[in-house]
Amino acid sequence: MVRLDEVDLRILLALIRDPRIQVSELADEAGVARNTAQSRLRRLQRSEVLREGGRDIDLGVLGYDVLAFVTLEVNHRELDAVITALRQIPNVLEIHETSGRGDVWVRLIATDTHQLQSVLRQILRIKGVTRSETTFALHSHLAYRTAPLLEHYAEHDH
Amino acid sequence: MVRLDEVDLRILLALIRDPRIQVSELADEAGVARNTAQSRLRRLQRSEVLREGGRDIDLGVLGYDVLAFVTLEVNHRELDAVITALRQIPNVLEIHETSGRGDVWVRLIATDTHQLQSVLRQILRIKGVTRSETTFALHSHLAYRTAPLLEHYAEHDH
DNA sequence: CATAAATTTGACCATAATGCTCAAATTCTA
DNA sequence: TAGAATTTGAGCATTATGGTCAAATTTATG
Repeated sequence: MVRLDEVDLRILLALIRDPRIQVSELADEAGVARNTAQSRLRRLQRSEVLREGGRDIDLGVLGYDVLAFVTLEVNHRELDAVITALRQIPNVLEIHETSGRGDVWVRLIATDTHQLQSVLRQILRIKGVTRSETTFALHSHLAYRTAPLLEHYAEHDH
Repeated sequence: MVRLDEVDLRILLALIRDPRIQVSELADEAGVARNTAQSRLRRLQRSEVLREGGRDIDLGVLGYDVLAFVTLEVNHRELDAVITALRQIPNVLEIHETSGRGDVWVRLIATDTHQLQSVLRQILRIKGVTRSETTFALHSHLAYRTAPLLEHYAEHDH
């Protein structure tokens, strides 16, 4: 498992904001010398915290091993408030309103099941949430990817 | 809606592979002059096909408006074959094995419900898939994000 | 089909960024 | 506290960038 210090984090956050940011700007952001930023960046890329393609950061490498999909049943009148509350939780990575019964689908991540339980309790305390169902993602067989669709787009849709 | 030609696609695919690729390399990949690659990149960034600077692609902007989550019930013995078959489908963006009954969770994207139906039929034809349940994502309230978790990581876990 | 509009190209240039080395200073670890 | 690892600043050669421009090419439109 990879551990990050303040400098790594600042570099990662800057890269998320703008993946094409210059190394010299990274150095400024992180408050270190350009040389340092450059070697940190190299190390992050080698350590595979920074994934090749697909989505930005590999959170598994950082110790966030538990991934869960949570479906919430929500009182329609309070939907906006529920969404707002969910967004405040850093462990909530994604929120969609889904068909069915005005349900809400949430992607949750946690370091372990204990932390997950804690987050789930937090969610259930939100006013307007009437029920929840949690599904654990045991193993990822395909990480988010868009390349094949784009290649397909090239050959067909046009 | 944004339309892409061959050059745009090659640039996007190269950026997905390596978001920090140089403009001159992009030009080579796409087989155009550096000047052209540079202006195409600018245009892609302006058009917001490229989200937040370069890493992620906004498929909605390209006309992929239908997002669905599909849960499959799978014959355990044929799980590997099912996964392999699913991966062949470009519209399948993500696959996770989930708890429950050895189920498989799939993120699907399509241009319209008609195309979605076609993909769903394709999935149901896969040997080993015994049942499926589709949930439509009507509206995204929070697109995949990791920054808040990283910031939280900075303040706590260390 | 002809013309206007848009895009691409290659060339050029000044500036900035990069990758590299190195020795000294600093911080971390055992 | 000694040794290891990291950071720093400086310098240097090479490459990338962003910009302009006129000519060539492609695309759109009447």
